[in-house]
Amino acid sequence: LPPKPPPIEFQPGVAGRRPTVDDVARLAGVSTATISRALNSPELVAEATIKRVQDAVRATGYVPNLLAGGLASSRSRLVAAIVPEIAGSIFNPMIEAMCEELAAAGYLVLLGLSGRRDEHLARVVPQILARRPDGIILTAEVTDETVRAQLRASGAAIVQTWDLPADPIATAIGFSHDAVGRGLAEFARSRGYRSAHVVTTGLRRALVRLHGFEAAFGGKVTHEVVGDFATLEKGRSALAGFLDGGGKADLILCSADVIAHGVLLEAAARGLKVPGDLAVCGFGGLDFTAATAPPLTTVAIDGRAIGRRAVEVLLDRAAGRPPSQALIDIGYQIIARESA
Amino acid sequence: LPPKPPPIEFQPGVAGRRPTVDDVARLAGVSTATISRALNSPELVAEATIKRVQDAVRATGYVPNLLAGGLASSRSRLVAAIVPEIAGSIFNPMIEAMCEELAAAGYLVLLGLSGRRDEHLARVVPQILARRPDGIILTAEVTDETVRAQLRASGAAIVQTWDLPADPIATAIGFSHDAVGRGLAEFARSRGYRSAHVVTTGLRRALVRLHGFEAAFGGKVTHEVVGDFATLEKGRSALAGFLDGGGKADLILCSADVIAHGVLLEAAARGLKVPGDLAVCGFGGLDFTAATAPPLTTVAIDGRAIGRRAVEVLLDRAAGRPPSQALIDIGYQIIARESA
DNA sequence: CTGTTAGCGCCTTCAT
DNA sequence: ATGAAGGCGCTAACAG
Repeated sequence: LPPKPPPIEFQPGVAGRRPTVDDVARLAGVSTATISRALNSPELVAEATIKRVQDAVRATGYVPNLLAGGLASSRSRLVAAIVPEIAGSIFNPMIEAMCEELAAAGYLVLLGLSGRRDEHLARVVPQILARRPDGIILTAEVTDETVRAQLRASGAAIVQTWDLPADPIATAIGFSHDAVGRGLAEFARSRGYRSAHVVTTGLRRALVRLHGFEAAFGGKVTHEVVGDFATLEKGRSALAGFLDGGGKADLILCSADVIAHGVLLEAAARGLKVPGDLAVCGFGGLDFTAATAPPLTTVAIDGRAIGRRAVEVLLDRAAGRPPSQALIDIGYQIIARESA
Repeated sequence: LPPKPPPIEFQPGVAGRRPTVDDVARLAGVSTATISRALNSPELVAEATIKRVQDAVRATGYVPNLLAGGLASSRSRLVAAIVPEIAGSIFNPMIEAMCEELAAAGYLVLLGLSGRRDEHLARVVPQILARRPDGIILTAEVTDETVRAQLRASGAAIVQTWDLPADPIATAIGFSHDAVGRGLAEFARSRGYRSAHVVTTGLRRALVRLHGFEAAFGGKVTHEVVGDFATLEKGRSALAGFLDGGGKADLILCSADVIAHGVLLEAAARGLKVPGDLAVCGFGGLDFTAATAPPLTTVAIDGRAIGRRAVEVLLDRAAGRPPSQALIDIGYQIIARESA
């Protein structure tokens, strides 16, 4: 009969060195392979053994080294999120949802900032790939052929988001910016607006929405590009400049909610009634739009849903299941409030 | 005489396998150690050799595996940022600055979300430590002794931010929330305000500011806690409730800029003049505060500076230099605008 | 300045 | 259900 193994006693890390599987294995009286299995595929290990291992893990204060684990298994349990920016970004709810879902699956998020114009993308991608992420979530459109090749060659599961590109690298989860523009045109016409002034950033997707709107609106459309960065201030000064320049329009259509809010504030400062004198519409569906004066009509995008779906796709690929579709349209929702 | 090495020709990755140092070494006609040195400490390698290595790297499409590199060198070149949330968070400029500074030094950011009340901290920290980050930037206050011990035992360089804790784990970069409260009290008195109503989230630091204000103000102070999450809507309804309940105050002091903005909107909706009938003050110094009607008085915190200083400290520690001080006070700035 | 060698800590066949 | 052993790709002495 094998002797009953002795009970496990507390035994802090030896001489400052961090405990390794060997330490845990010795203490639990099993081999290192069993430690690995108990931690990563418990279904292969006897219940009693698992318990011994857990005790030994606690006793040693063992924290697995996933650099080593990832090297050995070719699975880093890392997922990279590449976004243009993080300060005041519309993508943040997506990232937050990603982090939460991934954490539950034992994954961690690597954050890569590509810059508002994706000017750092070519620099960031190799840095990311060097960590061998199992998945990459992109919000950028990748035009550089070198970067596309690196991405494809990486073997990582890739998901593009916030758009439905014509030439996706892999699965894309997003919506058609052209459709949003057309939807807004339809909405504007149904409300009887005949002329519109569009205040937009110069970023590609915003311009695609503008073109969609122009194509479908029918009425008179003017527009102004206010740089790459949406702020309240830009909304205020855009409306001020427009009106002071003799501009006239039924509807001010903005490429971002904060711009629209600025327009609202400038209109109020000038004693203009919204929507009586001027209708205003934003984009993004940020929380604050419900609380402006008047409440802002906007286009809501469910960023958290994009994040959740993206993680689903990545986890599917990690589990060997093939992704369901190449293009997932999560749509958009025009939230009609008082301002338009 | 050694024969002149042959020129390097393009040679894509062998049979789908990702190229490794061995592939590059073979192609460049040097040993793997030289590849490693050329890439990580070029000052130790002859110029001509470096060029050969670079050519071979390009030819093979080699991307270093930093899981392996980190394992071998005990330097992951990863820095973890642990923040409560990322959506609409005041910490984002800090993270952005961190990412930028760190990217320049070859580091990447691991993102850990601890939850608004740090309820996920104990779960997130081990996940982070498993990746053996060289540094950790914390915004949470770490009360759990187990987590503190894990953090200390990790050997990672640790920086706490957005506060100057009484019992720092390591270097702290931030400001005194109590001092902000007192500074605001001083400011309010200097403007002649005799009574104040404070609208605040229930998060610890906001409450510390409230206490500092109460302690130094002298006049009458009432307050209302509006939950953990600052929104425009909460500002609006807080002022509405306060006034409808017969509340009277010279100054409405808000723990976040968006709350203050909501107060501004509600005041405008009720035809109250700001600051004539009611003064309003925010906290955070977000960009939009300059563009509200009227422009919002607020307390600006330089989050990007915190990020930059934090990275300095981490890189110092990585280079073996000892950090300069344990507590770095970056201060705060009251931006007096029209609203108060 | 460069090569040789021995791991870093873990996972994963292959046995048993 | 568990153990033994080789190797994942790279770096860091130590030589030369």
